Amino acid sequence: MPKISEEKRQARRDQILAASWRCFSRRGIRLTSMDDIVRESKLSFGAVYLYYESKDELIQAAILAASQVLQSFVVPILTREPAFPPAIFIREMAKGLTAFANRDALNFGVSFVMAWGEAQFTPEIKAMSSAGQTKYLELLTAIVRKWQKTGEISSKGKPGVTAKALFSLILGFIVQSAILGDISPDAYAKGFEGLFLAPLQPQNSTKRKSAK
Amino acid sequence: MPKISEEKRQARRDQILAASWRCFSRRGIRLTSMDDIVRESKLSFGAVYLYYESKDELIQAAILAASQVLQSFVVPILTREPAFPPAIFIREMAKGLTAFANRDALNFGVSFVMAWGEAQFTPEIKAMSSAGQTKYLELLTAIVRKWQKTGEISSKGKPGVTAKALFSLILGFIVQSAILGDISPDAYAKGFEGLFLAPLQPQNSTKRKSAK
Amino acid sequence: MPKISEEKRQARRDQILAASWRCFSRRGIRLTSMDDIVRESKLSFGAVYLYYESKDELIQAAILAASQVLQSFVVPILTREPAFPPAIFIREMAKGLTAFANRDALNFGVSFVMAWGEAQFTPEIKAMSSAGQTKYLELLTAIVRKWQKTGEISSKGKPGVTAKALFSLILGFIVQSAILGDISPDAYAKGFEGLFLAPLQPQNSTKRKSAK
Amino acid sequence: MPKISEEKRQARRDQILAASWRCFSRRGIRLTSMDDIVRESKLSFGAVYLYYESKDELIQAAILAASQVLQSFVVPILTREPAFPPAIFIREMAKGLTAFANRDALNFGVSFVMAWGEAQFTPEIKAMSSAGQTKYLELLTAIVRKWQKTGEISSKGKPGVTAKALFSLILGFIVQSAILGDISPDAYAKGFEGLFLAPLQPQNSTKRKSAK
DNA sequence: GATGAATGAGTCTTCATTCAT
DNA sequence: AATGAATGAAGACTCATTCAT
Repeated sequence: MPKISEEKRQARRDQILAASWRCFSRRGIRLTSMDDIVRESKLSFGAVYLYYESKDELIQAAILAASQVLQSFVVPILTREPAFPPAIFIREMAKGLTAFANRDALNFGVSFVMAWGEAQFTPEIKAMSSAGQTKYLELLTAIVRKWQKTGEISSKGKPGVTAKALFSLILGFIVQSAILGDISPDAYAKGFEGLFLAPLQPQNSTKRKSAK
Repeated sequence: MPKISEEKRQARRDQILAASWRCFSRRGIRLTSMDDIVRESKLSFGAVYLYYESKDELIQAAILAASQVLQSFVVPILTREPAFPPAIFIREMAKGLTAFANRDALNFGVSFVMAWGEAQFTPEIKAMSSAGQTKYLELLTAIVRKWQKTGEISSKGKPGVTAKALFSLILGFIVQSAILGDISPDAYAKGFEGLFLAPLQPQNSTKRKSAK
Repeated sequence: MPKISEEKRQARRDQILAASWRCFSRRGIRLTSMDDIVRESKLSFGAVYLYYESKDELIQAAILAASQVLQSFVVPILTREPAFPPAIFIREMAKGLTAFANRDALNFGVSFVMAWGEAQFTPEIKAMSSAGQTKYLELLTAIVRKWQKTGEISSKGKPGVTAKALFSLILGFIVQSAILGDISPDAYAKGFEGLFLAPLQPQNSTKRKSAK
Repeated sequence: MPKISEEKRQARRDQILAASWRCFSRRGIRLTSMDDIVRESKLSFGAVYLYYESKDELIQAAILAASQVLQSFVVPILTREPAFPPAIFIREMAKGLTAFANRDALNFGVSFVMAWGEAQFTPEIKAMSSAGQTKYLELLTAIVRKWQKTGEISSKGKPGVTAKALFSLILGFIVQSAILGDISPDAYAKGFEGLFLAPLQPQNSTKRKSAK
């Protein structure tokens, strides 16, 4: 019964997905041809189509796989008990994202931007992205609650709303890494503190300009 | 052959670019064909190629044009004197971005993500994006300096570094708008306020202050 | 305004259709590739697809065109006033079909069988074929009526029913031509008379065998 | 490796052929893939290729098998002693063909029309079809001779030539059934009777008789 | 300047056939 | 004998670009 074993089957799928990401990170999703993927995977056209029905399905699977790998990098940080203090959290997340982005010696930072781009015009990917973001937002909301409880941040804001600002700090790191590149997790955490550390003086007016 | 007047020439270019964006926002850049653009612009193939040598050049021009429109929405907010207070600034930027994204009844949130995507694999666009981000970071750095001076934020952080966190709040707003959509400038500004680190009161947490 | 003239447009369509039939008659419809048709028509892929959206559409158009040419060969015979006498009619139809089948030095006899084959699995072609057959059956019914009126055939049968037998003589000629080939219009008409000429003796029983 | 028994071998071949016809009648010969046949036969690729070297060989075998089944339906009618009277013969043949065509709930006509189509471009099938038709023509010629002897039809025609007209009635029934469908053996036989030429009574038509 | 018909390399996908197990 | 995963040539179709008019 030469029906291939489930592990082997999965290995093939992974092989194809890995090849796909190598191609995608080289030339982008839409500019990668199936021919590229076939060559890169060292398989044949037929074999690739045996595992994925179409290029679109393959793209979806590749994005899904990447988002799962991302989770493995990032969820432990998001669910740590006790929660990291704010600045440390930012730094750890930035580190986690950087580690994810550089795995396999590829430029995976690109993968976020590519996935968002695909999401715009592929409902399935949009749904996947939305679901992912919603989930991360929930985890962030939980963290905000904890910080409010411990008094690490002001307890004034609604957690769900504050979480969006926090989420932005993560998304913004991704974008800046992808486009500018020159950003280190440590410096980024410092930047966070610089912006959100409570000022020492009362800041009622804007008339303090003359001081310079 | 009477050479066409310069205004007319520019009008044609604008007409093509506007048509391009209408197409891009419908089906994405790579899935839009020159045929789509020609039809949408009510011109002919010949005409479009008279003004833009290739699809790639057209894409670049379209992204450049969009980034210039973006500037007109956003630079006034960034250069206002006196600078907006932090939360107001966030709100105004969010409003400005939303206004930009919805102009011409299009879905322009897409345009950011698409431009970033193109930037990954088109050096010219990458350069353009980098330059743009760098410029915005400079303006944000100036704002951070002012806030530090007025005491609206802590004066501890290096302005250039702090600006990156601030920039993230803007970029993150864009991404969340593009993917999730449900985010209002006002709520977002509130979220920003909720993230401020509590002033150092007696707490069971780490002694983060004295070390500096 | 280089928009191509309507005649030229039609000429191109005809050029493609003619090339298609040359290919079809060589290797059959399904075994003919678009590549074959493109080469045979001395056009390019793009040009062919400019005039016909898909291979299926082209096949339909080709069959429709062939059936229209067939009509031009056959309808005059079917509508002649006064109607041909039966045997002459059969001979003339056989001649007409033969002329149609051999036009352009091709083997067009095949086209009937190919069209019937396609009709089985392409609803549009099935509809076309059905409509065509129904129309011919109506013309044949009219002829049967005339023959009954003039007393050339027995007036016992219902015209619509008798027409089906008459139609079979035409269809059968087509099939035998296509498969066996050795059949001349004149001989075929004789065969018709041999079968349908009223016998001279009363044919009540089957006991007449001993006569030999 | 115990060589499989001859009966089992034949059973396998039949199983494959039956599956093939089920597929052919669903989507046509050329549009049926080996995959379809393998799945339908509940065997494997290897097994099918063990019994038939190629798709072409399988098609030929399938058509040959069908023509043998056809014979079993139709030869008894053609060789009956004493021969059926003409109209009865037509009716019985129509019935026999209908029974053949509907066996195993397959589509009428499909197999005839498909076989004729294949015959055009596959010499082996063409030879097979020709031989089959020739053989049927011979049987029909024998019948014509008997009818002439019994006076059931005019004895004027050459039997071999008259047989072609008779054959047409059978072929025409097949084509009309395949395309139009609405034709019953009984009605068809009536139609046949309706076509008999009236005995020569005083008429205004041409003096067809004396010339011979 | 402007047009849009034409080009053809390149894309995705299928499927008859093979062969290691 | 039997299996079915794998192969890759060949198929239908697209689309950026050109050029005769």
